[in-house]
Amino acid sequence: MSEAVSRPTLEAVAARAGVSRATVSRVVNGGDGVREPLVERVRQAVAELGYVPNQAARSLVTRRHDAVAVVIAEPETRIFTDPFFALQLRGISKELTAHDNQLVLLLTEGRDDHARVARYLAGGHVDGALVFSLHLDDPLPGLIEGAKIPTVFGGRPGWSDGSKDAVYVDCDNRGGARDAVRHLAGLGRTRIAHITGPLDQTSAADRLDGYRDVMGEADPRLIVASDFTPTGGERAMAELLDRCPDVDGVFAANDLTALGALRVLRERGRRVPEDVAVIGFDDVLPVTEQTAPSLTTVRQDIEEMGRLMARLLLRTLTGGVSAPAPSSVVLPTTLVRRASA
Amino acid sequence: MSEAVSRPTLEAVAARAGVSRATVSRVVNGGDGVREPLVERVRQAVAELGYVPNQAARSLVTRRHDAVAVVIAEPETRIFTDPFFALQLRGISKELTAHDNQLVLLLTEGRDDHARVARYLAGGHVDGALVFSLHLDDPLPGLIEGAKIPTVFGGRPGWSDGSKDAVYVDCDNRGGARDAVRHLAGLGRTRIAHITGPLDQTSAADRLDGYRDVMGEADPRLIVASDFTPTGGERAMAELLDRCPDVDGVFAANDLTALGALRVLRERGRRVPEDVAVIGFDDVLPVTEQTAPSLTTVRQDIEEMGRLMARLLLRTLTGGVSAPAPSSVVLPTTLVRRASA
DNA sequence: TTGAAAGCGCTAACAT
DNA sequence: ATGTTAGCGCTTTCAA
Repeated sequence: MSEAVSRPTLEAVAARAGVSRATVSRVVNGGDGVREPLVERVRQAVAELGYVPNQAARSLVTRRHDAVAVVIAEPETRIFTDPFFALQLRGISKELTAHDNQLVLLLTEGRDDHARVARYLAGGHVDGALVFSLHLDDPLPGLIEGAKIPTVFGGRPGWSDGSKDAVYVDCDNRGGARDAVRHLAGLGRTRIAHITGPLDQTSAADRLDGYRDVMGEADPRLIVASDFTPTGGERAMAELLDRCPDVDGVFAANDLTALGALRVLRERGRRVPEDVAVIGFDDVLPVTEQTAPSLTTVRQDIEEMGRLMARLLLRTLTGGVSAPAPSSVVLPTTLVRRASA
Repeated sequence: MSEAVSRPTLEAVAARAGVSRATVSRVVNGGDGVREPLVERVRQAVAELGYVPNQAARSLVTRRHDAVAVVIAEPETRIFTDPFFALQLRGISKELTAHDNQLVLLLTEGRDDHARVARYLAGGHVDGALVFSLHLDDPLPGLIEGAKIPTVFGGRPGWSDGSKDAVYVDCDNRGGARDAVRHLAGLGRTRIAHITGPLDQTSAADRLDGYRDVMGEADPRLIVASDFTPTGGERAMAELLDRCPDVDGVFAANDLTALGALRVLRERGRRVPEDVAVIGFDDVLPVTEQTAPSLTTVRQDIEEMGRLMARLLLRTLTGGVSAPAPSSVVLPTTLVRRASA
């Protein structure tokens, strides 16, 4: 069963078409510089034999793999609840396949996996890497640095040193947060709270900064730390209501957090948005459109970010040394008004 | 930047350690049959040079890739809403990495992608394939058949012919459905409805069969077709209430469908479970534990199924022709009682 | 425009 | 136990 009958080689095709291996190779790789009748004959032979190039042999000489690794370093359950990753993956997948590149998925569940990932990246299996969800203390960037493989990060990496030259794609977390808080303020809310994401990720830290930009040195009790999950959002909202019963606006660090917050508000008998206006971040439709009330949120184009990451990486891959390293991209966000604020 | 300084070869390591390439190869691949002092010297040289084997060269001769393709053929948005896929991916990823295999993710968005996937599988990039979410009329099985690559399916494939020898992992959809409906009946419900999944998938069809096993030739208006999504569940539930206002039990084809159904029931002022008892399928925790009321459901161990698929595939890969092809596995389900039924 | 030939870096017989 | 050697299937100079 696993002993696939040995597939035809270039040699076989050449024999069949009555030409040399080199000619077949040329035809298979685009056919430039080969005269039409020969091209036809070779194509014919390829079809008849069902020839498919052996990628290993090709890579051995070209040193290209037409494959890109996607590293998702999210040990916790978030990958499995937050449509965020799936959406970004889709964007990446679309862009890669449009350029005939394959997507090798590397899920890491903890420290143990880091060495494996590093080895893999260094092993020359892939031409580049797309890396996600780094936390401040993450050892992965160092390991990737060591692998000397072109890399684009999803979200601004947090480590302070040498991040100058790291290429990343992110949305304007801080600006989006400011818009959200300003919107709440524009609604006449004065006790505006923020439920943060995990602050060891820049996206969460930046959103907190944006909140502070607008709120200044507001009552620190209005800031509650959380973790981007619905359950975390519930916990934080409950704590918030206990601490500051007069809260009238909540900017949640992401939609999932807002989802949890809404649940607790309902349980506690607060009307949304009448008593408390709530606003999220991301705009993952399955969530924002289906909460009750529907969720006002800061939209970022997640799938587009994925596509962009892939595009940036592919550009550096095809560009080679000559091409200038592309610079990072920060996409704008837009406020999407729905019912909750 | 992309011009990585050419990495050291076996040759270089051999020179440095003062041994032959063969010896280095032996050490790198486990070191059997090489005397300790030499092993040490080689290890040393490997470390000093930062040698990492070139996988392409290795594959070229071993004809192994230590990589497995995961094909997810779900054109619609379901992948991005249903934790199901993410969970199964996690199970697969864990098992694969435990055996030093890589996961190549192939997402297909439509017919156009099928040819690409087929070419990839036939191209000898991977040792085997794990394939999901086939629909009855899906051309993929045929293409995969053509690729002559060991394959394990996620969920019983639907095409009638030749599926004898297809290896798959599934849960006991029909039995689980029976349990669900019996449970509702045991609660004294007599007007028990079923909101189906997309009936061109065997999982959905089997659950409907299970429903019929218990209900016999019940009022056909109690069966409403849907599509495994929350929105679909809403639509179906609304239709159901219009058709059969006296419905007092609902078996939804999956948790997401149940989620939508619960929402509509609440909107229409029906109490759950007092007026209408609701039961789902899957038990994806982020959903079932967070609905109001929490969702009674039929549990299948999704992550375990993923792991099992990978294990089965790896077994046929390492077994070679000699080993008997493993047979399909159908896992039992268990009813998880929560508040909704 | 086509062909001949030299590797890419590795493993696996086969010798020693 | 270690070394020698012959490829794996392909691309790519180089010559014709």
